[in-house]
Amino acid sequence: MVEITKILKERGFKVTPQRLAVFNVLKNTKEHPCAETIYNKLLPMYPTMSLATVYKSLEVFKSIGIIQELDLGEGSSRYDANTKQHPHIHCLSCGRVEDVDNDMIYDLLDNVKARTGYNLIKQQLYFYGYCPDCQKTH
Amino acid sequence: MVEITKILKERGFKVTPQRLAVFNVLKNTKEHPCAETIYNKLLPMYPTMSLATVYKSLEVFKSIGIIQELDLGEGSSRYDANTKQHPHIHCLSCGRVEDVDNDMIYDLLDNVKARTGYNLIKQQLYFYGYCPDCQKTH
DNA sequence: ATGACTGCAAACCGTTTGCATACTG
DNA sequence: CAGTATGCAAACGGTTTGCAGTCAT
Repeated sequence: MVEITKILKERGFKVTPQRLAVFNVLKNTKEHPCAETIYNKLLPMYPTMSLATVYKSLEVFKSIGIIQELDLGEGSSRYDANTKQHPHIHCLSCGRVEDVDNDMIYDLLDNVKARTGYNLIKQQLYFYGYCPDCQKTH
Repeated sequence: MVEITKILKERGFKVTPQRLAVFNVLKNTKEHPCAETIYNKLLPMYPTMSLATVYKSLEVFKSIGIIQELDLGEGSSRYDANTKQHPHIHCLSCGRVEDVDNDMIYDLLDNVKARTGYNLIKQQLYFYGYCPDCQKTH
């Protein structure tokens, strides 16, 4: 809360209740919500909040580098306050998105770099399947 | 050419010049084109082709499982006649998308399976950076 | 002949933009 | 007070859909 305020000020952005609210939703969830989900969460407490403001806030956070955008091919983006690049796994039944430990991909990154000659900037690693919960009910 | 005809017939789809044309573009390129790119390639030879037909054809091919859709977060999907799941690398400067060898990810898949308990169905592994060509010109 | 396919235009949906008003610093 | 941010509504862009006419079988 204090931190985000400081970062916004340093970068010349104004500190508004809307921005703090959007950031806090992301900071306090592990569900990787999309813009609309964030908006719906905020509506009860911020009845004048608009979806456009959510998008604009997310854009500011992305530009500052304090959130990252995930595109799992669902038609809408999800957002993550964890800016460290890490793989995600998406349940094809219940739709949840979970983090996957990062430490198993370092070899892979080295291999890709060596074989392609690209200097890697980032990666998006998405796995799809059925989570343990959904496997039970099938 | 013969093959696609056979597959379409077997599945009860009609074999039309438009479908064959769309599939051939995909079959004969390595550039992972989007729908609009396919459309533009076909327009000279198929002046009445419509973008909707390209999309509808791609949808048929996806449902049959003879192409796959890639979502690199560019706003539009790309398509690949290689249906084997394999990683891709995307140049942030010139925009090209290249294949990455598949054989280096088996360990990763085993690890993800073991650690998450998911039964993996598919994955989308995208790497982003600057290709050797673009690195030279910087 | 009949039922699926094409191609046009309109609808769709997530996201972005323009602009008048409100608020931060 | 100056200038940025909000929030509404309209625009945008890729994709999908409805439908009349056409074509594959």
